[in-house]
Amino acid sequence: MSYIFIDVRKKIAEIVGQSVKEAIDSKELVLNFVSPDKLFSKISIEIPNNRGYGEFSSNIALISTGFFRLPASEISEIILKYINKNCNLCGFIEFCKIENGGFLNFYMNSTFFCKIVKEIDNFGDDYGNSDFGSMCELNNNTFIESNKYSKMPKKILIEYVSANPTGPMHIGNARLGALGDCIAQLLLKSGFAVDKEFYVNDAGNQIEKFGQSLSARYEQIFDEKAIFPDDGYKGEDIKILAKSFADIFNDKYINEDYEVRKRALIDFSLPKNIEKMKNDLEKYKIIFDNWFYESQLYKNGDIEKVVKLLKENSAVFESEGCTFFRTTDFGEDKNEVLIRKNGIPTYFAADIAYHFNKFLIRNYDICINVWGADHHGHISRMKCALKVLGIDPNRLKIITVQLVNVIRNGEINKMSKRDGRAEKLDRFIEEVGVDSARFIFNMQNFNSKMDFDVELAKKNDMSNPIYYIQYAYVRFASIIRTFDLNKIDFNKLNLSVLNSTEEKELIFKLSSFPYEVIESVKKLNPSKISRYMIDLASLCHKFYTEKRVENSDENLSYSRLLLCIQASKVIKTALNMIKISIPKYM
RNA sequence: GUGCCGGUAGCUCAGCUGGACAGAGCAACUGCCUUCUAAGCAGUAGGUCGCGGGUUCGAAUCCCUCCCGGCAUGCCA
Repeated sequence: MSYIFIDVRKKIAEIVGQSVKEAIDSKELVLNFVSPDKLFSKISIEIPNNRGYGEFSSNIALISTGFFRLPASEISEIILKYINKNCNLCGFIEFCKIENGGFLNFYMNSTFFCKIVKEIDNFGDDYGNSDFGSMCELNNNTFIESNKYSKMPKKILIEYVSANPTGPMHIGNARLGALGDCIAQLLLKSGFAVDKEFYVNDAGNQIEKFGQSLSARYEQIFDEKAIFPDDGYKGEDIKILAKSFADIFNDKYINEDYEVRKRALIDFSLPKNIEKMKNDLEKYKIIFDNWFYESQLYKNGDIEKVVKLLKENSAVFESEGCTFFRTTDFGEDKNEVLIRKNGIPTYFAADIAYHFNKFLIRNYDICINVWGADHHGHISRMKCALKVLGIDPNRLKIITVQLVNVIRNGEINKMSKRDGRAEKLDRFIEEVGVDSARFIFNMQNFNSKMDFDVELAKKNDMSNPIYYIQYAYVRFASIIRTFDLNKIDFNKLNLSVLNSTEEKELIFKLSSFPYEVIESVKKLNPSKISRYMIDLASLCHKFYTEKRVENSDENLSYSRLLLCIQASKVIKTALNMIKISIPKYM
């Protein structure tokens, strides 16, 4: 799979490298006690952020002043001579020139722009798809291109949301969901073998508390004086569940043994909560390939097995009636409890077993976990555990997402799970809409904490860019509607008439889509692709305003029409990728 | 105290593997609808890039001190 944009960028890097090499060989440039490889490794081709400086750019002259002991202007003059000689190695370069004291800027010819318009057509819905997933490796938290091309794409498990099933999902889950889902989509488009998973914490301590809370609320229905535990779940949802249980069983469980009553309430309530989560997420267009139940790890003995494995590696000791993991051996501040005094394994123990299952039972190459920032303290000890189990911790990539506050009428509602006052996901999605929510959450970098203003998200202007993008699509759709496409032979067009600034910039933006997808996936950051969409929409609107499609020149009309068709295809592909709806009218 | 994330225009944020005048949107002001959807386009105004050092030909970007905000630091998950 190859794309003109990506190939040209690579080719230009080769030309620059070749030209520098020739300049050195001819002694016109002399390296100052530096190995040539060090210089060549620094060659990278950028896209000038300011349009009007050509399509591609190299700053090699600026960064090599120290290597050659010459001013950038002189170095660039020398390199340019050789570039001019080598330019014909790429058929798309019109010329290269020096600008702003040493930048070597490459301007593309009309063949380039014509070919791009046709290229999009050839790929159709697959435009932007790549086999990056077979030719990369995870290094320092980002994917980098690798020389090792594997026949099989990397097998990735991405786990996200994994909301606690003891209560309704909240706004924080909405951000994690939007982000995780878009990352998964990016990975799929980039040729990884991706499975999306929700980890259901249906066992352990918090389910015990869930049961205690339910039991207390159930008892309170029949006896107002029944005591509610201090650390119980205080949300209304618990009362409602207890009430519906009582509606069916009445006081049948009041005189039952406490453990029996608790179990009955849990078995009644948990499936209801999980079903509700599935429904809400589905409305949010998130569908998981697998729901993994923590209780499985208890039932099949995986937790015991993993603790035993850690023990065999002398990473475990007993103290004060607990089983500890010796995390201090890895430079942590303190040792972590795996099994409590009461015999119940901690979340940490279960999570080690879960990751053991991901890597060694199900054989994923890479696992990505999307976690709220409040979990970040869990990362390093998790990686310690992987080391002991013989799993390279670099194979686990954890994305921590900063928390979200909701702003209503200028007032902040801080998200907080425990007190039951957190913004609920279902209400939130209903109010701002799926498209807006998904887009806004993916627009901002996940490292920044977010104040989500509900009023702004509902507005139909650029405070909410999704409308801006959809509107660009709708405007082009309305142009396309006015033509009878069956009567036009697009193959016969002379597309070189698409040579205005508006047209060339739009085409160039379209050409970079496959590149942008890969750049986003490398950093596992969809905000890049969201901003690309806004830029693309902006160029569409400019073109729309400045250039009339239907005009007296038939070749020009149809060429512009074809450009509209290709641009709307790319917008559609991009919106589909992040699962945002594509309206025909607005 | 220690660790992680952030501090860029009045507001919300891009830019952060060092490089071309620090960019968008919102809010303010000025133009543009008898022609394919004005949910749009063009323009004006607005900045000690938290403070102070350092490295460099060159720093919002890299390093250090400090200040401010959020999160974590549970036998919660």
